[in-house]
Amino acid sequence: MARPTEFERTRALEDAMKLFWVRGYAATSLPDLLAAMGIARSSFYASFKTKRALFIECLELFGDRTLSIVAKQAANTPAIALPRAFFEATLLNVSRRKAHQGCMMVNTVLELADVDRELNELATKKLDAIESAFAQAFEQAQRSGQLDAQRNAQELAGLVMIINLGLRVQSRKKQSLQQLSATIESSLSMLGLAA
Amino acid sequence: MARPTEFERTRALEDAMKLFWVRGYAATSLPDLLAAMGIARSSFYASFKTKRALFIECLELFGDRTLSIVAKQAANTPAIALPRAFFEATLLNVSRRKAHQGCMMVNTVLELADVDRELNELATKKLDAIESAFAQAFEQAQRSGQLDAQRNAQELAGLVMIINLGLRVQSRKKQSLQQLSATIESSLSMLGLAA
DNA sequence: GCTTTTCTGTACCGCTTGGTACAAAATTAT
DNA sequence: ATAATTTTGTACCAAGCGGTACAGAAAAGC
Repeated sequence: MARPTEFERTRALEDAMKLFWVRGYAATSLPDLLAAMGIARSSFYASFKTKRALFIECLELFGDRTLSIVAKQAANTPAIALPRAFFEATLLNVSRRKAHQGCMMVNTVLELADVDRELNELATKKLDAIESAFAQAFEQAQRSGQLDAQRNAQELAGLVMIINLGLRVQSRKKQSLQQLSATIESSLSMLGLAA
Repeated sequence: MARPTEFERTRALEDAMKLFWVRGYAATSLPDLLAAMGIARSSFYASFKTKRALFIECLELFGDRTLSIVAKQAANTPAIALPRAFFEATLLNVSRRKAHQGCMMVNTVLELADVDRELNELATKKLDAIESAFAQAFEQAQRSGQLDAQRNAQELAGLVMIINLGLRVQSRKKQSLQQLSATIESSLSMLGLAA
C-alpha cells in the first residue's frame, strides 16, 4: 500500500477559514493561505481544487458553525434570552481580536455583493437560516407561554437580525469593548428582551 | 497660453465614486476606473496621484454627501421623523439598483477592516459624524419639547445607527423591496419613532 | 503661425496573481 | 526490500495588477 491519505484536511480548512474571515476573499492570496494552512501548493490543489472552491467550503463551515451556536443555545436557554446569549457568545465572551473580525457571512455579503453573485447568494442563504432559527425559537416560546403571543415572531426575528447585522458592522470599526457592550444592552432593551 | 486646465475633474471623481461604491476597492481595477471616468491613464495619474488616493477622495465625497443629506433633512423635518426621512431618502426613494449598493462607508469598513487600517479609520470617522448629527438633532428636539426629554439622545442616535448599519447590510442581500420596506417600518416602531 | 500646456495613446516596467507540471522525498503495507 | 501513493519543493505559466515614460495630438492665447 501507500501513504495513508488526506492529511489533517479539516484542520487546514479551519486555518483557511480563519484567514478568509479576517481578510476577506480578494485580500487573501494563495501564498497567504498556504502559509496559514501549513501545506504545499501541490497538496492544496489536490485537496481543495481552487481558491474559490476553498472559500465556499469555508463559508459553509462558518455558517453551519454559527447556526449550531444558535441551535445549541435555543435548547438550553429560554427564547426570550436567546438574542442576548447569542450576542454574548459571539461578541463579548470572545477575544477582542475575534470580536473585531465580525461575521464572515456579513463580510462576504458586503465585499462580494456586486462582484460574485453566487458567493453573495450563498452567504445570504446562511444568514437567512440563522434568522429562521430565531423565528422558530420565538414561535415555540409563544406556544409554551414564555413569550407574549401578541408579538409577531417572524418580525421579532427580523429585528434581532437587523440589530445583529448592525452589531457586526459596528464591531469591525475601531472602538472600545464598553461601547459595544452598551450598544448591545440598549438594543436588547429596545427589543423588549432586556430582562 | 495653453489648453485650459483640469477637464471635468469633479465629474470624473463622481464616476469613480459610483464604481468604488458598487464594487469596493480591491475588485475595481485601474482599467475599470479609466473606462468609467472616461479619461486616459496619463491624465489619471496627473490629476489623482494613485488609486488609493482617489479612493480616499471618493470616500470623503460620499461621506460629506451623506452627512449633508442628514443635515438638510434635520433642518426641514422634526427630529422625531428624521430617521424615517433618512431611510426613505437613501433606501426607498432611490432606484432598486442604488439601494442595493448600500453605503460606501459601511462597505469599506467591512472590506478593509483588517487590510487597510487607515481607510478603515477614515470610513469609521465619517460614520461617526453621521451618528453625531443624529444625536445633535435629537438633543435640539428635546430642548424644543418635540422629543421626550427622558430619553437619552446619544443612546437613541446609537440605536438609529445600529439599525441603519443593519439595513445597509440587508440591502446588499438579494431581497424584495417590500421586505426592506417592512423591516424599516418595524424598526422605526421599535425605536418608538413610528408616528 | 507660433508657443505653451494639457490631454491621449501606447508601450513598457516589475511584481503579484491563481493555477499547472513534474521530479524527488516521505511514508505506509506487503 | 519493494511497491504504491501522497506529500513537498521548485520551476514555470499566462494574465493581470498598479504605476511610469514619452511622443504626439488637441486646444488655447498671443
